[in-house]
Amino acid sequence: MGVVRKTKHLQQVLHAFRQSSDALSAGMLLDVLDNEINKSTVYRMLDKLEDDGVIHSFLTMDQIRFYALCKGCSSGRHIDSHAHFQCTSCKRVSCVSEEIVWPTPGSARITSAQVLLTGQCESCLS
Amino acid sequence: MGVVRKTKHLQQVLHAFRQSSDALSAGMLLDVLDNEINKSTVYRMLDKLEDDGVIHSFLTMDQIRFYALCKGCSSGRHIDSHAHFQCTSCKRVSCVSEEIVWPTPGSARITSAQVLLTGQCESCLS
DNA sequence: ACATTGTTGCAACCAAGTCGCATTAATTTT
DNA sequence: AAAATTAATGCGACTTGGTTGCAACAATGT
Repeated sequence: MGVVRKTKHLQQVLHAFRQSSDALSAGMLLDVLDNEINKSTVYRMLDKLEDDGVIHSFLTMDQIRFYALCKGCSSGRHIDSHAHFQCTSCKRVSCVSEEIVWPTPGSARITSAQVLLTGQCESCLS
Repeated sequence: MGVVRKTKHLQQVLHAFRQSSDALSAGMLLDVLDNEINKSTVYRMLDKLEDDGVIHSFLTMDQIRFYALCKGCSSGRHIDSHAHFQCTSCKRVSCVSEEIVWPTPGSARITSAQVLLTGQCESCLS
């Protein structure tokens, strides 16, 4: 814990996220990086980036964790008030821009919320 | 495929769901059944029950699939218009009764939707 | 240059979930 | 009621996304 170093690998990962309009899984990231970075390293970087509030993560129905750049999250608070959508055909995952209002169950203290929509995207439908 | 037989095991599983006010994972189910039923069998039954629209499933942040009795789903259409909530302390998962309205991204055809809230439940807060 | 400390790669590991196949148990047919 | 049919079960091996311990390495501070 402590200083975050500006390593080449970190830059590569951040670049991959900025390049992609979709959310990425660890596996996809390993693919686009052509396995130049070790699996454990990728997972560790993703963990740290999420802790730092740079990216947020969520799970798709086939229980794979996807990551996307955050817009309004901060360290320790990951309420992303938008939904995620995965196409069952092309498997691509994107963020849905519209805001969502969700309920607060009883007197629980909500620290994270996520919405996942599944279906077929426009281009896979046609 | 074909006739669904009324086996003792199926009854046990359904009973477990009716007993529990929370959603259950395959692992929890194996525990409450004290491993009287084989792991594969439990998974296969859960699959079938979900196909038949008896239960629905969703994933928690620690990527474990949970199952709960359906209220308004039918075979092939699993849009459960309610959220699920998991307590980070006691790990219990429950259904939130309030209805949710979510957006439709572009012209995609949504076939399933799920909302997951994470935080601390009332009893773990005190 | 040297010490310090964060980062990486490797390989072994873990756990949820799946699969093939032989066996067993419901149901149907005779 | 016994035989035939077919669904359900158990078992073990396997897959896979993700984790961990540890030694080697690289970035930063003095």
